[in-house]
Amino acid sequence: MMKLTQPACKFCKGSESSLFSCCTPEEHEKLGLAKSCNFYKKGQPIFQENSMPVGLYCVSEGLVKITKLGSNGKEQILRIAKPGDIFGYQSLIKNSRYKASSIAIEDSSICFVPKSQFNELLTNNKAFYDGIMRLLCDTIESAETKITDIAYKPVRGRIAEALILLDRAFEGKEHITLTREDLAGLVGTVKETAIRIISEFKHEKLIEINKRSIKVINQEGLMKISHLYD
Amino acid sequence: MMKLTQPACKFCKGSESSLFSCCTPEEHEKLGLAKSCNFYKKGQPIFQENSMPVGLYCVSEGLVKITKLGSNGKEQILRIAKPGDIFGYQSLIKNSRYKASSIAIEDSSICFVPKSQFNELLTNNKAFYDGIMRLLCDTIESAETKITDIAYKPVRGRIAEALILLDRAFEGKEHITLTREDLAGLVGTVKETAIRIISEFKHEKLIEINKRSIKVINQEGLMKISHLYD
DNA sequence: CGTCTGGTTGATTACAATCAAATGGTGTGG
DNA sequence: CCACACCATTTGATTGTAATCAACCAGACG
Repeated sequence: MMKLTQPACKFCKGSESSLFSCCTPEEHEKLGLAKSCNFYKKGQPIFQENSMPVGLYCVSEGLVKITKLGSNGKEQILRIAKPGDIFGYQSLIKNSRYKASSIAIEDSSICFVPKSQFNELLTNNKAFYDGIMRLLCDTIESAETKITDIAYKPVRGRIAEALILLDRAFEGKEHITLTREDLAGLVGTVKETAIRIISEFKHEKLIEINKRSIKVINQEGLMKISHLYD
Repeated sequence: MMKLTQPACKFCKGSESSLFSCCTPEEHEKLGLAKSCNFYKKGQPIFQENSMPVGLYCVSEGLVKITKLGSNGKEQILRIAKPGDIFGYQSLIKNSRYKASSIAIEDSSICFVPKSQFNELLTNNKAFYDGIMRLLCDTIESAETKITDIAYKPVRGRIAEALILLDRAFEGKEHITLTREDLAGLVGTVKETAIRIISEFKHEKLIEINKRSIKVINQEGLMKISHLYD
């Protein structure tokens, strides 16, 4: 981990998609002084299951996976944080140990906001607090959707769905560059099965693959597969 | 649905396990005027996926399942609300349509707190707001655990785990009285599989069954099965 | 007393995990 | 710059778990 001298937090300020967009100029200034922006190499952990949180993280550049170790040692990816997304807030709010780990899956720069700052915003800025509330509810919603999906949707449908979501999340990047293993971890299956299905999709002309990156070329088709049982 | 003249909300007041325990006497009085306590027969829905929330529910007596329809038409039980538990808060906070349904699985009396009251408490009572925050985080935590479980833990382990959790939740009741189908829906499997595994557990003397109700007699053993892959 | 719901058991099928082996790409150090 | 090692990917064969299909039973209730 390396501290950046020149934090490039384009999302922390202006961007309306950011949680911090509701901050006043003064709050931003305070934040700027309190926070630090750090660099993580691909594969490097940001925090680990079972340690105590000391602050909040926000992706400035790169990509981070939030994972939980399954009972058989395999890792389940709960979600992927992209630039502008914050993570590590649940345990911070609960003031309890992390129940998941976070690992950079690309070279990333990640901002760190100390707990005290976070709490200050939470108590003093109604809009910020509303945003966090909403974020928590959104997280619950997508987690519950994921439960239902994993329980009852076949792997093929789950992978189709994941590709659609990733495609949207990666907009502008035009390629999905997750490892097959990470893709498998995201939908709750194993590498080999994921690969087989991806290869099917390629033959069915739903996606294109060059090198390792995947490009969705028929969203409709994937959606049909994903919703097959609706 | 029948309005009760004599609401029996032992949990709404005193009980420290209740979210409402932090309310001042005045707030309780206001709440008492605003809320209503209704009776639902076993099998009766309280709210349905896709409708708009108008308030918050709190189980006074009975048992409620919160369910989501899977893509194949099977129902996934997200959680079970027991006396003192509130439910239906996420969509209320987000001000969006319900993403899940709730159905009484026993004859139940359920309190209803109108949205305006809920919001008033949320803004005026710091302890209440803290409680809701914590509740949201707890919900996320257990949802994420459930994701990992369903993804990687065999059905046998999941049923063992569910029985332990239910046994704890039902403390004082000493019997678990879910239908086999609900138990299956809770762990994400089908009735037949659930029945087979329950019957195995019976033969292994981990549980006892009379009529339909299940009694855990060897928690240790179930835990071992549940954590088999830790 | 028949119907209905919930429970049980058996046989079969199917999906996905595991095991095994080989290939292709990447990066490093000589 | 090449050789080697390592990692991600791919494909095939096999196994195992759990879903599905089917039939039957037991108790509840009008």
